[in-house]
Amino acid sequence: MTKRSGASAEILLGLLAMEPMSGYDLAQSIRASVGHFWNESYGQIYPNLRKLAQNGLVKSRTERLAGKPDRHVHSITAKGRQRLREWLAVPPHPETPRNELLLKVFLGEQTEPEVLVVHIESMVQNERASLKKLEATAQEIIAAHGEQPAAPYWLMAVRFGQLELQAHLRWAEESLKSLRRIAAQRAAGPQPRRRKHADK
Amino acid sequence: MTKRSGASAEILLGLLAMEPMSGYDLAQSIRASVGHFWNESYGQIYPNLRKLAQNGLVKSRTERLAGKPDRHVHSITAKGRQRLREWLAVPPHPETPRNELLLKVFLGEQTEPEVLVVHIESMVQNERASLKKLEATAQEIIAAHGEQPAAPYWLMAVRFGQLELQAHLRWAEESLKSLRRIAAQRAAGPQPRRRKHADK
DNA sequence: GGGTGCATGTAATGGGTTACATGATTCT
DNA sequence: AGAATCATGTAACCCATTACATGCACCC
Repeated sequence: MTKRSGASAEILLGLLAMEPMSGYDLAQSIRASVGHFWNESYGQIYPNLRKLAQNGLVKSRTERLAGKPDRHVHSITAKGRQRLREWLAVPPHPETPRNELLLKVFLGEQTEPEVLVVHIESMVQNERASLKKLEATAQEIIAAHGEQPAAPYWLMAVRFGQLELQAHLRWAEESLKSLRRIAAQRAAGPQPRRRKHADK
Repeated sequence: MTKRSGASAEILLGLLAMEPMSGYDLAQSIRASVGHFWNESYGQIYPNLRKLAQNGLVKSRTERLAGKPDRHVHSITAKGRQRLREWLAVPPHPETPRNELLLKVFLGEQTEPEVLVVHIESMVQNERASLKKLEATAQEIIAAHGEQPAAPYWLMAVRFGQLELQAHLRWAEESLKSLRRIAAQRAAGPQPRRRKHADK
């Protein structure tokens, strides 16, 4: 009955509402602007673009450039804008995204704490890098598009990512501490009873 | 080449490593323990359970109860534990979960700020409730399973959820403030020029 | 008598990624 | 010479959810 999120068509509409673009441009644009919480593959973009055109929500124009392959530039129609506004008003139903790292942490007892330490450390690497990127994009939005009326919305989306990443990093710190404590206890504890003098 | 996350079989293995259960029990257990970052449907559980049995990673025993339908109780085998440990050691590749709410915020310029306010307010409702539930489970883990060696891992997973939800709530507060500011400006601003005396 | 919970499963459907296919141009 | 980028698209596959199907027992 419910059609799942399936907002693959709508994001195309949303970006085309800002400016006309080709399928390729859309892919780039998605990666650059909402890449931290959304991605689309070509396998989604091109078929959806066609469907949107069939329904009269976008219209396409072919740019023939010497040498380069044809560019199919899509622009949103009035009907498309209408549809987009309708979709924006639909309450987003809350999802529970799967988190493989957390699952492994939850099952941590089944392995050595060191395994989790490695996973979390590499997560920290990734997320620190993402955080830096987000801070850069925030600066860029302010500097280059600060006047645009959409800027506050873009900044809100970025800010979400920042706060979330900061929370993750705080968690990682805490967890690494716990895991190292567990690892230390393990190294000392498992012997049934300690002799007075350490051996081996 | 890559097989995606697809940890649907592994989570079953992980829970069966704690205690033998039926498919139905597994569904309950998943909702109760890792429900805040993972879910599985019966359509995943039963077929996967069968596959695991075929590969010798779990073994099943049928409990015939008077009146009630048969229970198929599955328990993990030595081979299954081995497989689980191997999977736990595989680095979880970072995913970018799609966030429909954020997408709508990002495209907020295409609609009225009030629309986003409604969405965010209902998100706040949801997340506040989840946060309360997480706090309760944390207490329960400490009280009822505090001695178990797995408890620290369970608490780490819960803690992740708490920090994330807190971050979301902080973001929501900030964003609602911005949106109300925008809404107020809109109400005042869009008229080309203000007369001295307000009319209408 | 009807709803809810226990209990098991299958089939249909759909959404999305990956891999494949093609081909020119520009940079190294 | 070869890699990367621009550019478009399709087909296969997989993972997952939803809906369907069945049936007993217990509670209100």
